[in-house]
Amino acid sequence: MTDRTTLADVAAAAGVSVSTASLAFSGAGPISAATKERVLAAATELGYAGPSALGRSLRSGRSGIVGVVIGDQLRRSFRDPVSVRVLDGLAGSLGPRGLGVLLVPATGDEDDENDPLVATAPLDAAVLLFGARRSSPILGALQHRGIPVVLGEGPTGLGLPVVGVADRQGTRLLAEHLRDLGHERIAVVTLPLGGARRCAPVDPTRLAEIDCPPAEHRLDGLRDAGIEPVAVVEAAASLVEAGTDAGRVLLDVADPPTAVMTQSDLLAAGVIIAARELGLRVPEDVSVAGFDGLDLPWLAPDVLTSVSQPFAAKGQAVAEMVTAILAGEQPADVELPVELRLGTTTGPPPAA
Amino acid sequence: MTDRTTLADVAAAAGVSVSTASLAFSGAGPISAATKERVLAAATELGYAGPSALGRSLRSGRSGIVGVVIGDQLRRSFRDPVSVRVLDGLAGSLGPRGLGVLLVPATGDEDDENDPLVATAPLDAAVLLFGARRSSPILGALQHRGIPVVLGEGPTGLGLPVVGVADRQGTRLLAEHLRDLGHERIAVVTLPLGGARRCAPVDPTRLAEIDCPPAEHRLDGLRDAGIEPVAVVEAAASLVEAGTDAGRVLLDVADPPTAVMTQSDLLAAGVIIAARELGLRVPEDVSVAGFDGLDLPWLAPDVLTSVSQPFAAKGQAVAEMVTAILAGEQPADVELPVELRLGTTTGPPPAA
DNA sequence: CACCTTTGTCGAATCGATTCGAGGTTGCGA
DNA sequence: TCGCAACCTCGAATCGATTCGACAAAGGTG
Repeated sequence: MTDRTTLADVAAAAGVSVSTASLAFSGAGPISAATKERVLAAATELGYAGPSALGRSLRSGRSGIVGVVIGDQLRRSFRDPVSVRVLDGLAGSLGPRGLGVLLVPATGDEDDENDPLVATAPLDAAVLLFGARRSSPILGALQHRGIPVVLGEGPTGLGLPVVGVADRQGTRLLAEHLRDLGHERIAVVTLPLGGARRCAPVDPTRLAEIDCPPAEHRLDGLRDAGIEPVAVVEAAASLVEAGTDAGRVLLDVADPPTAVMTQSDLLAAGVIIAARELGLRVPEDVSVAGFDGLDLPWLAPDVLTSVSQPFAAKGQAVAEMVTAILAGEQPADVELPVELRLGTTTGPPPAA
Repeated sequence: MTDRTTLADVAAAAGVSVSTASLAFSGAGPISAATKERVLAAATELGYAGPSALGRSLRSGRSGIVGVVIGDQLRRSFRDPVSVRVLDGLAGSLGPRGLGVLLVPATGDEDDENDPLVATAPLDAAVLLFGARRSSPILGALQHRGIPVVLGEGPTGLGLPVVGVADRQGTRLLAEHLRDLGHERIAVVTLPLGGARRCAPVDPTRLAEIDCPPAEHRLDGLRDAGIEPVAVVEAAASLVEAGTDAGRVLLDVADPPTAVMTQSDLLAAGVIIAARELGLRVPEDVSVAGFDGLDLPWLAPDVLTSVSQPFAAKGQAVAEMVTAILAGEQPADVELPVELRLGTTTGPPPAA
């Protein structure tokens, strides 16, 4: 392959100056129809596919690329349908605005700071989706480079715009639902609370260490409903397997709770599996509820009771924030509404 | 915020020329330790975060960005764990090589040709993951721009390097396994074969239209094992719901098959759900096998019999191809090995 | 008919960094 | 002491396109 043809080549072939040729493509500025035609014809002739993005970027200072860091580990987060669906909404909203989504894998190590992508990719802005800790090497590197950052779920107070959902209110509604059904012994499975990942009961010490806003808000919502959980277990990840592990811990005891609220649907599914393993019927022996509102067709014929959050809207809201920032505005935080969705996995507690 | 500081600013502050300052960062060329130190110090002082990618890109002609088009519709493919895991492997392999992955949403419409991303994003190369049809507007646009393309699953003979798996051999092994168990009435659920999506029995007309290499190869593998399926149904997508639909079509008949082979694990899970709905036990009444080797913890305690393909290796192979192409080489097609993995969902046919 | 406005083109500067050849210093050996 | 080599540093060109001001030609008006 020869060198790529450039605007200059086209201009020469059309017998016009480079600046005129540029006008023919960008359309910004006065140009006669005839000339434009001639330039375009020459371009076709030479197989020129339009101005190179590189040159344009350099001039405009914009690359049209938004970096997305999902969670603190890309591979883990990729397996989370919640991230994926929000990412989908984000890419879908950014695309039409001429912005592309660049995946930024993060290992979660300190080493991230020197990640070649984070350090050098031509980013107009960056989005940290989920798992943004209060201080993260990536965040630091990004800010050092002067790249504006938007948070999809994450701590407020960093001076960064955040898109979140009504975690607290949603959890409260769900908790009230269970209370109204008559449940008094309610257990909770939380998302990873930050720091080392493990499946373990949560004690006050651990509670004080929480660095995961959604988990924190959802626990607050529980308290809003006036419910004091009989047990709280932290899951190692938002995965079915982790839910099963947590479920075993909670249910394989002498006096199990009558209801389990989990902080994600995948965890809830895992708990249901653990319950079945232990010979407990859902919801007759134990009620299980999740959070997210994922479609879980494989749970059929059961339908999970959950708090559904608007995935696509979340991605869209983030996209709008990014757009606003690039336009020089300073967007305010957004909290998206959630909806309590009753399924077949919750019911009255066993008569005992 | 003031204008971003540039290399020139740093050079001025350090009292050296721009070229020398550049040397201090790139390290390519002789430079005294003292000078380098001074430049770096000045950079820190000014909060300069290293050379801008834009300038570098322009000069080198490389952006370090690889576009990835997943399937013919990003949102659909995102829901497919297979795509996601391959993408994960790809991003993971490309990252350390300093290459980033840019998501390119495709609607599948003709309109894709004018997608702003496809048309203007500064791509060094592009990867079409799954669902690359023999002729796609995106592929055309990409090639017109002179961007090298690599296929992750897709038709050979386009002159594009392809990474695939041993679909044919894997299916053959699985089919032989079922035959050895004594099955004679075997039905098949295929992936979408191309064109309009629908759940429908496959007749010879449709068979002739297949534009989906994996589906085709897997059907070939069946024939290699000397098996003529009693029924073939095309699924609307590689999703659990679609599998359930197909399962109902196949199993809710007077004389159902004793085994169902599906072309994906998600489809298999759907078929299992359909079987349960119909009161059929798996594998006592009907055996079900998939393809992919996904982890399906929610199928517990069942474990799906399947042909497992190496997701991460696939992504890695694609990454290597991209690297090779960028290095000016012309990589050969790759076919990755698969492994028959026996689970609990296949067994001898019912005594009848 | 002269002058002013409009319209269309062009030249040159610019974006931010890389790279190569030229030139200046220093140091060492003869 | 002179000359040459090694080693740094610097200036300038370059990558590909955009953009602004200048300028010329065409058209309109008094």
